[in-house]
Amino acid sequence: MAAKKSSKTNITPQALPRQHSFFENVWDVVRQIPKGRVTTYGAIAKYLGSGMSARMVGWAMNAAHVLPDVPAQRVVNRMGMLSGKMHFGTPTRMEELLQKDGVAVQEDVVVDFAQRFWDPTIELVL
DNA sequence: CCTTTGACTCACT
DNA sequence: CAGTGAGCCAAAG
Repeated sequence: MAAKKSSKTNITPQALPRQHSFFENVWDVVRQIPKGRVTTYGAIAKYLGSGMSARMVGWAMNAAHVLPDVPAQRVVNRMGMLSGKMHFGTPTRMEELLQKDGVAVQEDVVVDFAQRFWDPTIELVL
């Protein structure tokens, strides 16, 4: 074993996500969000046990763009606002996807957000 | 290698 | 009651 490659280019962060990364954990939770439900960055961060590193969840979403099974549109900020809508290619893409899921969005904010709020720390308490 | 940003949140003033 | 600041961890420049 001692054969260590000097090159660090053994992984492409764009197409090969690691399994033990903080990001993978986030994606795993997001994938379990039921249709018609939404969650927040803080809720996911808390579920991960990292305190409130909600910012990292946002970063994970940025990398999640390469994953087809990660409905990042279901992840909104604490106010239920589509803060990341501008990162979907088009400023209305996130809104359209949410409405397609049965989630009403008005003025970039999820309607009845508190009612549609899906908390991983409660739903995934198992 | 070190610095700055980043799709956030909570707390204090 | 509202606004500003600091905290958080990681990746990109």
